[in-house]
Amino acid sequence: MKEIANKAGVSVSTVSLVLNGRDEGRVKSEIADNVRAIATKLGYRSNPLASSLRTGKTHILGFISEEVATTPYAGGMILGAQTAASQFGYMLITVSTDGENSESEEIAALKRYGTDGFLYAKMSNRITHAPSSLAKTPLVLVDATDSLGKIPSVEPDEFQIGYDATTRLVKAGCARIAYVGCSEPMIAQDGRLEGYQAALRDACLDYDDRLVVNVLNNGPALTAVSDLFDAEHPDGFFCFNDARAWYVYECAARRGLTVGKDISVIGVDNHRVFAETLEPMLTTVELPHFEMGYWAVAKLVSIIEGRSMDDVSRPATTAPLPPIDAPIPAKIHCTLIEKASVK
Amino acid sequence: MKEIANKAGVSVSTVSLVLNGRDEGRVKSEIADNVRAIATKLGYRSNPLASSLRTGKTHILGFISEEVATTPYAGGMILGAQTAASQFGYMLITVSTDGENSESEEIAALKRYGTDGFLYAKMSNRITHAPSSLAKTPLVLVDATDSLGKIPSVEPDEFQIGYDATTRLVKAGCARIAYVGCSEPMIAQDGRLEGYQAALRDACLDYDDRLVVNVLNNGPALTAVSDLFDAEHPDGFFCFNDARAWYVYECAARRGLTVGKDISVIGVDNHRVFAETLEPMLTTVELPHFEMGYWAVAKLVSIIEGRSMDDVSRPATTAPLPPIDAPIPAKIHCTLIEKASVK
DNA sequence: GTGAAAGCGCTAACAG
DNA sequence: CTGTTAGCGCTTTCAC
Repeated sequence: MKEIANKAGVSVSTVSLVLNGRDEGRVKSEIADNVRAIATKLGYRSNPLASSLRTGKTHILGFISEEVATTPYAGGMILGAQTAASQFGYMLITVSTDGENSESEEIAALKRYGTDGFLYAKMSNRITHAPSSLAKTPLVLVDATDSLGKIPSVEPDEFQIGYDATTRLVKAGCARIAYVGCSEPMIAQDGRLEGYQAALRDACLDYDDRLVVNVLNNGPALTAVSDLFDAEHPDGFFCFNDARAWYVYECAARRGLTVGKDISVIGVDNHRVFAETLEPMLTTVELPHFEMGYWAVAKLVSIIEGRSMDDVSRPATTAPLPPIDAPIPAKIHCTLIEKASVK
Repeated sequence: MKEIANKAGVSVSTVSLVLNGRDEGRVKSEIADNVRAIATKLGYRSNPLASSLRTGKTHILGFISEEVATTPYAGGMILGAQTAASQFGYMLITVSTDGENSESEEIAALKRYGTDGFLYAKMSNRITHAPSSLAKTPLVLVDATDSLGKIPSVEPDEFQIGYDATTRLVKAGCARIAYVGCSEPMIAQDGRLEGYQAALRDACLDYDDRLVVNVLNNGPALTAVSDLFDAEHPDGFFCFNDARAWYVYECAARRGLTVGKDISVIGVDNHRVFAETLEPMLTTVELPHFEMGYWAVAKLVSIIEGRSMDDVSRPATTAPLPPIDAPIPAKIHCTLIEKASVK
């Protein structure tokens, strides 16, 4: 910077002003242009550390997630977050906290590096109590719902997922549509079940709770789905996730039924691997992980910089996205991507 | 720091010396102790940015991976890397580069933040040509093999994986052991096939290439495995990964065969989701992702700081780990974890 | 043994 | 409109 000040015959302060775009009406435009030209010629890159030291702003965002280690699709969220971050001139530091203990440590470490704000992400939408150490910093929850409803969050529209998936099965000609849900209490579970019921209602089909089975995994899950097959003979299955869809596949295979012909299956893709392996047999609903990550960062940046971000170009997506300065907590809708015909 | 210098009645330089452990024979021990006491009482935390500005060392490591977004188990590696990083007093910045284009940009961004060194990770061991922009910085490859054999790397022992898995099937009483491999050229594929062959040889079983089928995925993979079933009637399967094991499951289910009774299946766990869903039916070999991440960082730190790290405590692991200053490229072995009996 | 002073690269008052 | 100056918090010679 000193070097370019020399070459341009101005002082470093002028260079600083120009390079930070704060030269409007302060520096003669021709000299500003000259400075910029020399800067690019010299391949000047600002030293973010030095400016951080002075300004207190690091342009570093902390992305905290408990479960990066265990879920495959956290990656999409991170990628979206990273895309937005680099677009807005920020750097993303991702920390996966294994248990409760390491979490506060990691947060402390990040804070010492002067993180401007935090993303706090969950692997599936649930009521979340953000760590108190994050209370005083800009914070956005991702795929999580604040227990107090005060912290901005970006979440999928679970009701819509259930509604869209069920409607899709109806349109495929299914009359006895089962819901293979999750037996753990989750926002997603409730929302999707409601969506399922609403879709049935709108299709003038009766809701029958014998067609709903909530399972966990492994043997018991397989048994439960197996029983459902034998007792109710459903012709369509809306599955909480692709792992649960697998149980349906397994049961169908054992009975000589072909998915896509004898029965229809649609599942929410949580694992990618299943969806890829079963493709093109399984129709999946994809959660907008990338978009959630992207919008969470966009929102966070808007909070940090105290400005609306209408001028920012948006990521390519089929999801209906709200304006970035939508009321808090902001929600985004979910994309329904059809990977293959179901019947 | 100024504050604690005041309270202790010494100058900031003294405080700096003490807090950096560089007081040996320079600062009177009682005054040093006093400084340390005051520092902890005040809850002093050094400002890493400020010291970086002076020293040029940021204690930031860049973890570059193309595929964090698509693989579930990258998380284990990242977690291991993060664990080691925080243990050694470093911060890890993970960037997932989507395509080639963003990679150099992300690297440039990291470098501007003064990254001390880089980890370059792949999702599966393959010959890798590290980006030239990384040539001048400390660099360690993770789950990848340098095309020139010059860059240190941490890799699983693929031969051992094939050998151990096959031996396990032999011990379970299998006589016709199939290998369901990968039709893409990969280091892992070759190594595992050799291990498979060596294990058969040691068990006095003939190698028969009709029992080897290399597949990709989806329908063609399922068909190939199906043909293998009908033509060769294997009683044991060593699968390249758990996704490929699924094809065996599907074929078995269609034929009324029960895994763990009629046939034995062992697969390398690449996806976690499958392993969890099929548990306790599938016996899996787990790749030492955590350990790879951990050791890669340990190695990188030893390069950066120019010292051997024998004194560092090691992570709990069942894998035989080499000393951290082992000849380059360092290799680590793989853990064979038995999740359930196979027969 | 300890302190004073310079400076890492940059920004922001405040003069001019 | 532009330059001078004074730091951000820390490390590191170099005197004392």
